[in-house]
Amino acid sequence: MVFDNIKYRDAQQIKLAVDCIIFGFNDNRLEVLLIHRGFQPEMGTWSLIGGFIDNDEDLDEAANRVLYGLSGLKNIYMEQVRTFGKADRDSSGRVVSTVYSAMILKSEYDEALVQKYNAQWFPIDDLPKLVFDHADMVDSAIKRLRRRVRNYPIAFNLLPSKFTLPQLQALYEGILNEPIDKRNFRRKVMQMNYLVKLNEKDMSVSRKGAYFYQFDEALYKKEQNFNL
Amino acid sequence: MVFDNIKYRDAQQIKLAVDCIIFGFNDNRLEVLLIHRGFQPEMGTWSLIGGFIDNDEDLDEAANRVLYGLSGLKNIYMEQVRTFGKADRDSSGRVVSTVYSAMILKSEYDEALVQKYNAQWFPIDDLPKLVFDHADMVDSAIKRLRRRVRNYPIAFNLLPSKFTLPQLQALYEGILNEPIDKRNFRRKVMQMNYLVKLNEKDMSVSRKGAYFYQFDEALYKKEQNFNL
DNA sequence: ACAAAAGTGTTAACCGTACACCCATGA
DNA sequence: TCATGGGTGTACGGTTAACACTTTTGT
Repeated sequence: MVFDNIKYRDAQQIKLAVDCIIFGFNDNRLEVLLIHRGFQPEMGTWSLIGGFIDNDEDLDEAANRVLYGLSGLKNIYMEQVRTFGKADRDSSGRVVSTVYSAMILKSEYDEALVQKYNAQWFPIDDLPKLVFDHADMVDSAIKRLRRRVRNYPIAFNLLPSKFTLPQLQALYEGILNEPIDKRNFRRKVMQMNYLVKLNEKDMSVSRKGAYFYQFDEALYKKEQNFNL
Repeated sequence: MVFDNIKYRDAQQIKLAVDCIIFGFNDNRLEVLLIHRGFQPEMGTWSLIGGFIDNDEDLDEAANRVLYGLSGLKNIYMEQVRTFGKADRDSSGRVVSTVYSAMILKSEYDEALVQKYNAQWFPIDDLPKLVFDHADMVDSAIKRLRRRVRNYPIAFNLLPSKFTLPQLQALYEGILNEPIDKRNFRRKVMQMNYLVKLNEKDMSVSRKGAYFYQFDEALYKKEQNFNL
């Protein structure tokens, strides 16, 4: 940052915002949390969870504050996706917005909260019309997610801490939107020693039952050999 | 973007800026273009090429305008890296900055312009102390570059349109900071039909001479099978 | 003739991918 | 006993990685 053009410091009329993209997984599909705007502009449409930044807070903090304020979600680890800065992207004025995204366990986000905040989950391939450039933002976040999910053990955030391999596979198929070979998938998972098999089965889906697994963060840190 | 917290729209005192990271290649090393600050704050230190955004311009446009204004470089294709938004990142006030980066052919950036703008090239592993969080920005851009250079034919921007394979290999070694096996490297390059061999040799380096190659954008678009 | 850089092939290990049947259980 | 989803192994092809000598030419 250079202050040559210092005149802009006072003249600048640009507002800075954050938008949060929260992914969930349900019914074998990847979903996004949207809120129904009960306020202007664009009242009555769907949008991401967004708001302006405070003067004295980090951009990351702003994302968390806004997320909490508009959805009740807290302690969610979000990562920056990218910043959208077209001059005409927001019809109500000049707003530049940095997009953050996170994955959460849908079942831990209370249905009552969803209602309270006029929020709703939508499968990513069945989104309603979104305000401004929010559809581009979602696209961007999905692309990033698809890239990252192959190289980092982040998708576990979308599952309960105990999960079965069929669940995990369905999750990957849902995120990547492509079928995966069961045996190849399982072989790769077996090589990850930080995915520990429990002596406990999920009997709720099949008669045979599927073993639960757990992701061990500490073990992962030693290996860091994730790829799916 | 949501306007629930509309009070911030008027209260917000945050300035939005862009910082540009221009990579060049010289003497087998990757370099970054920095400018010497002849103005406050932090006068006399080195910094990236940065400035504030205008009210009515796209963020991308701002990056190009600022780059031109402070370096004379134009028509450079820059890509967004990420946005830096710590509340205390800029000691002179609240500034959030989006980083852009590009690669250029150093020899086409006139030495006279470099001088005129108080600019200077620095090898990435021998940077001077940088103002604010600009060192983090450079780190971030280098990491991104190293990732992208393996999957997209972008490094050619750092070479003349005609280049030899030894040059190309040295470039990759410089960017990735690791030695590469000559035979394996060349085999991969040979598979890329859009790298066309010319009937012309560079006799300026060795007695034997090395054949020139050229990157054919149109051919690449058909194949898109880049990986090095 | 020699120095200096350009150019060339082969092999082994590894990884990705395709593919089909048996197992355990509750109803 | 049967229907349902869980669990298992192997073979092939492609990719990566390691490795050393010959060619060309100006001096």
